Amino acid sequence: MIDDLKNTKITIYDVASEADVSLATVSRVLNYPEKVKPATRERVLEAINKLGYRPNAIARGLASRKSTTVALIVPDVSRASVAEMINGVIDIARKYDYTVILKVTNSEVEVEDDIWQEVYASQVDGILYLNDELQERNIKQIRESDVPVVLCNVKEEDNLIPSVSIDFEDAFFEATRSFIKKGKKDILLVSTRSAYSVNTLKERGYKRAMEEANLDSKVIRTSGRLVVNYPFFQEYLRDNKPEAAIVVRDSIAVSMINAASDLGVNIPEELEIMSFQNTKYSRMARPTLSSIDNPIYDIGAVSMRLLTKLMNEEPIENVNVVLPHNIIWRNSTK
Amino acid sequence: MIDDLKNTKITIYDVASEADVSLATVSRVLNYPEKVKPATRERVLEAINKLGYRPNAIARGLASRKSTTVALIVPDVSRASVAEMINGVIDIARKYDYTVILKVTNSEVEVEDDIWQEVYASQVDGILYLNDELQERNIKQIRESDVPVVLCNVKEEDNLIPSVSIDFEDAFFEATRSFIKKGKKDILLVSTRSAYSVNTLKERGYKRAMEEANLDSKVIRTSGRLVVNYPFFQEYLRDNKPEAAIVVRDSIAVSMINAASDLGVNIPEELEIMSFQNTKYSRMARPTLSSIDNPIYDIGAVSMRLLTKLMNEEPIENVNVVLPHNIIWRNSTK
DNA sequence: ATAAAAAATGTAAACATTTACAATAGTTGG
DNA sequence: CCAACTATTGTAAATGTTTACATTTTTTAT
Repeated sequence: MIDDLKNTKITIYDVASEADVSLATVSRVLNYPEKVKPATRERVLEAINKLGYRPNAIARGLASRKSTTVALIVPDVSRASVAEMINGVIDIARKYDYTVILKVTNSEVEVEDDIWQEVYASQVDGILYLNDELQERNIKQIRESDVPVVLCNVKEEDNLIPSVSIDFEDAFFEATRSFIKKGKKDILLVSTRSAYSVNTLKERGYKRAMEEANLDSKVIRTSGRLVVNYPFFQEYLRDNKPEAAIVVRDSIAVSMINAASDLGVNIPEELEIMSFQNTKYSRMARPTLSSIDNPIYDIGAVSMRLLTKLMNEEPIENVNVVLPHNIIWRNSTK
Repeated sequence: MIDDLKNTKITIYDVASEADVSLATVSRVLNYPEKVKPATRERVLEAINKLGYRPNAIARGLASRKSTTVALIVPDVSRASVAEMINGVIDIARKYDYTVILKVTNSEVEVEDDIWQEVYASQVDGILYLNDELQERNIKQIRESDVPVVLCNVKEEDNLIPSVSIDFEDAFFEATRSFIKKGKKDILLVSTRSAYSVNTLKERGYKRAMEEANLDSKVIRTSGRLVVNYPFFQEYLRDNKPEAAIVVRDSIAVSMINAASDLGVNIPEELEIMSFQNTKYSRMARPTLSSIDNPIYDIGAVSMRLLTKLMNEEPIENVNVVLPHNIIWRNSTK
């Protein structure tokens, strides 16, 4: 049924007079069908169908003071993990009839401030916020507003804001330990230069495992950008021969694999690499990448579901959801 | 400035009385500042600032019958080319103060019909539609509605609907010819199973070049899914030894490279591969992928710009924009 | 100084719904 | 058959803007 879309200036009044009821009754049929007599309801439904009426979402929003719209704020859509999460969010939003507004910060602070302003002005009912780099000011702001917010794939230490993620620290602790158990001693953590709060957690897990085994931690930092990190790895691996590396993001791990291979370093014989995120990249790389699976689609889906509960003020057991992770072994490890 | 976001129930009336003017004047300051006396304007602006007033976008939309919102309909966010295009769309939308609603069809026809309905009901001012598979019914529907639509990265043959894309046929014609010039004879086109209208154009370009050189066309078809196309290539390449292949999408080309390498087929010595799209994948693959560069970010950006013109009913020279493409030579070709 | 024109501001009617409250119709129990 | 409910429907106010039109103020030209 894709007819009657054209010039659809049909209002609730038209339906009302067609069905010979008042506009309130039409509204009720739409919002509280159980409150109207079945016979009348039928008549109204027929009229709606006949005229191809679709309630104007904007007027509806104004009158009900609800927009059934949520904003999804992300740093960059083209990051594979972000894209996959968006899919999860949108699928669930659709199920609960929410419209999703997409906002991209490009990781620029001023843009981000503007975006928060815009989002509040646009009367969204809730906000999903995905950003590795959670700052004090953001947290403060979120807590002060009365629009519910869910943090996706991030955790803020004090658990003051609802969030959905895995236990990053634990994941990296485990991954590190699995290398230690195999007898590796020279284990590298490859992280990012900017102080993403999530990467701090990952580092903490890594360090805890290393200390527990009385080994020296060694953290190197590079950029997420291919043109920067590939030459960085080329240089690093010329001078250093780590036995194993754990990398905070798939795309960075792919660069490391490629730099190593291009230098003739054998993976996994000479260097084992464990990545984090388990996006498509990890299966496309050669050798295929062992990776800590971060269930990013689920994180998006669960976040959106949690947000619907918050928006409806349903009681919630725990607003800080921790999803399970697990390690996928592929060919970049022995 | 991220103060005063909390409980922001401040309306235009509050600003009006604070500045001691009527609400109409406040509205004018916001929409036609040149129409109000500088002194008054200053006073109103101060009041706005002092109270942290942000016009309610929904009320504004209802009164003005414009939502300054556009819908972006895509098949799947996690496809690298789609994600990159979204970035382009959003950047320009932001510049022109449009809000972007994101809708994902998952390539399911019923979902898509629903989405069109929802989009019209939500009173968007314009629609960006990205879908390889453009169908008759879609075209009809779009033409019948009075909401402007721009097709991104697709072309519909009759040029009845505004669109932004490269010249697919020409791109594939050129790519094929470049192989022919190098003396290749056994040149394969790797396309998809489903009849995407865009792939039809690509095939047409390929065939034209082959016919022109009196060579036999050979088109094979597989799926876009890694789990399907990888084994497909494994089997195909065991039995067939093409000299060169042109592939309609990067991710599929990566699978082909991987299957070939895993079988010990040397690239580019025994098999040269040319891909299409030039996403991140093509630089991450080993060997790096030669690829026809499809300026997908620009396509998103230009599409959004074109849509703003259509929404403002500005005169437009040509509503079917063709962007330049070019071939990036990397290591999967000699 | 004054009439006419232009600029600035105000008043009130849209915009298309939801929803509190009022009114009416229908049902039940005595 | 009537009182007292309950179920159904209608009336009208409210939502927060924009904007056509009316009114007032200022400027310009005589």
